[in-house]
Amino acid sequence: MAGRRATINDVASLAGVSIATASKALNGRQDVRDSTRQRVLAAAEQLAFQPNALARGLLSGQTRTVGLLTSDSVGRFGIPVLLGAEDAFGAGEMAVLLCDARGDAIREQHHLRALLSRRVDGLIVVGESTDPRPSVSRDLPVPVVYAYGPSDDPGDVSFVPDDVGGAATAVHHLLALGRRRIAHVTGPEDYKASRDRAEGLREALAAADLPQAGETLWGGWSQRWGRHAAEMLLMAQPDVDAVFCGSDQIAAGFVEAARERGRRVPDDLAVVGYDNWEVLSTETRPALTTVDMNLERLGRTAAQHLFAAIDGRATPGVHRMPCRLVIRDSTAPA
Amino acid sequence: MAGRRATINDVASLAGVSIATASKALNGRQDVRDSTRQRVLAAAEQLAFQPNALARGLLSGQTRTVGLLTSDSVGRFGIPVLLGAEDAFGAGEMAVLLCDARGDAIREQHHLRALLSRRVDGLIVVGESTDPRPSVSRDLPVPVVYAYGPSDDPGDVSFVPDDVGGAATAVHHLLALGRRRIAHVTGPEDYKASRDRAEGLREALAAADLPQAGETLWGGWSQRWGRHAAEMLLMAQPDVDAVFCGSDQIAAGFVEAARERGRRVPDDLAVVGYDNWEVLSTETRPALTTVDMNLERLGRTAAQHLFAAIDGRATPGVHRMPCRLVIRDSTAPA
DNA sequence: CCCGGAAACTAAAAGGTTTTCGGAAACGTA
DNA sequence: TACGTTTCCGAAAACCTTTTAGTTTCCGGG
Repeated sequence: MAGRRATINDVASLAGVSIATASKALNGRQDVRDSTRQRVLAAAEQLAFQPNALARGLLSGQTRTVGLLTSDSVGRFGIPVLLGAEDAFGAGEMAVLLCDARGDAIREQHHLRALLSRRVDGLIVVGESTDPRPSVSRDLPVPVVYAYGPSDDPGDVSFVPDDVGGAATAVHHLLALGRRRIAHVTGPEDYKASRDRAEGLREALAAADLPQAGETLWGGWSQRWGRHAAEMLLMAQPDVDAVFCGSDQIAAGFVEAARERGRRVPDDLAVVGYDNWEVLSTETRPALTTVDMNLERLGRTAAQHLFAAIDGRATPGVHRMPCRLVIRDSTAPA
Repeated sequence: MAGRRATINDVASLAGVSIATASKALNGRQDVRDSTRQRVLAAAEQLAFQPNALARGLLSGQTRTVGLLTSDSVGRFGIPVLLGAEDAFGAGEMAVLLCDARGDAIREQHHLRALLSRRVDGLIVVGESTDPRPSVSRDLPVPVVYAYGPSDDPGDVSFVPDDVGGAATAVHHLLALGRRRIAHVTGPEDYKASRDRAEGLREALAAADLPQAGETLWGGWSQRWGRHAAEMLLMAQPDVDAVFCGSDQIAAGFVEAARERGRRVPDDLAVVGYDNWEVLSTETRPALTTVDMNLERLGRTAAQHLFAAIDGRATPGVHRMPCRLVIRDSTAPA
């Protein structure tokens, strides 16, 4: 804590020049003699002068600040997106104003007003799931980009992981390993993520002209469900040679139960997870082959496109970002 | 996106009053006739007027914004603290400016300048571990509160979990269950968190006049280490009847390996974890009894104290926040 | 010595809001 | 009617910076 902060006025006085000259000297503009510039810089240094971003923003109409609105508590998926965005902004001297609506539409509206009142240059809305969410961009004076959870308005700019493609990649991997009887255990059917991944599996199998081993098993996202599903599946369909799980949690439960039942992973049974949640995927035995949604990159890309939109170069539509297969020890040739 | 934003000037014109009157009407001040106030409010509504927080802040010197500086990537422990802080601020109409220094001192300094330039009213610094970190508060014009990782300057305000007390609580629980041969498996010795928890264990055992079962096993924070430690410990000291683990990851690995070795948890062996990281603590078999550091509350408390400090009522020193034992199925009477 | 042009500098305005202070109108009292 | 009081409203200053549009200074050339 210290006294009143120095203004450019103080700097100018100390350097014995006008405010205008001080401003130019500090901002590296022309029209100021080199000796004068040195005097001003020294004065600024001595007074620990920090230009007031409020005054600057008031004048320029640009705050170099963006709002980051998370619809639900910053969760598992929001974090990497946030990190990526923060990363992209940090490089460009932008700052991030964080707001968490906790799934409450009223609170969201409230935060929205607060952000606009603070004159943010743009907005990133991070969804908690890949299900479309109500658009917030109607008549907003700033550009908005949606990340992870897309807007329900196709005129908005959204970035989502390509779950269909990610699942297909996983299944192609299993097929390439010579697996032919592939089952699917996944999360609740009312999640778009579940449905998309099941869809990707279906497409990949159809392309290979193979049937799916049994019906898709819909359940929860938990390890508990993974264990339970393993028991059911290994009982009902003892001849499956591969399982594609809708999440790493499910896969972790699955390999654990399979192991206890004496199935060797990956020899008897190849298992692929989803999310690449490292605390799980690298710590199971064996470590999980899994699909990484590249969320940090997604966040970074969203941020970069927000920049573009702020500059008037928007790119409307839902952009599907490719996922990446991370191969570990839970898959091997048949 | 829409056209130019309405200013209070536009509102005043539309309502047919001066800006002074408009301001008073909008801010619910006295000295304005009720009918006039209604006219102004209607005009503001019609123009979707949002007061410019920059202009307001420039005048008042208060931005109602705080900076949240995380020393390392917002991680496992930073998130709940952040959430708690965001929660406390949200209620008071404050906003949070998020900066992530990624463990880089240069970047931290850079973010610090940016935050001060934006005239934040205060600062929360979130550490990545409970080890003290360099103070950042020298000659800063705003108050600073440290959360999770304390400042190395005792004159600063810091909030940290009481790991010594948390560990002691865990051990008291084991003692109350009739366990007498208690071992300790924990993380790296160069973490203050490890040392504090070992210290809590030592104190609790000393108070009960009992020796510790074997030396403390220092290792990593991983499940892998938990499994490995279980193998070593159960071989070397087959008669231990309880294990206090320094983290849930270690405990998860430990119970898994113990289970495979035929030890029944909790009957033969009671196990307590630390952190209450729910993805692990509720999904192991059995679910883990563990110590919860109440990080969200810690963040909220830190934020509230920052408020107080902004109002000039600082509370210097390191404040240790109590931990809470969460009893699940991995502990039972001997 | 004067002029033209470039270089270096400054006064003033602009940006949006709040607050202070003074003025005007309305009203009650002598 | 004259005067004091209350109520309501508006002009202007203040917050801090950048930019525009001058103004002064300096120099070389005529």
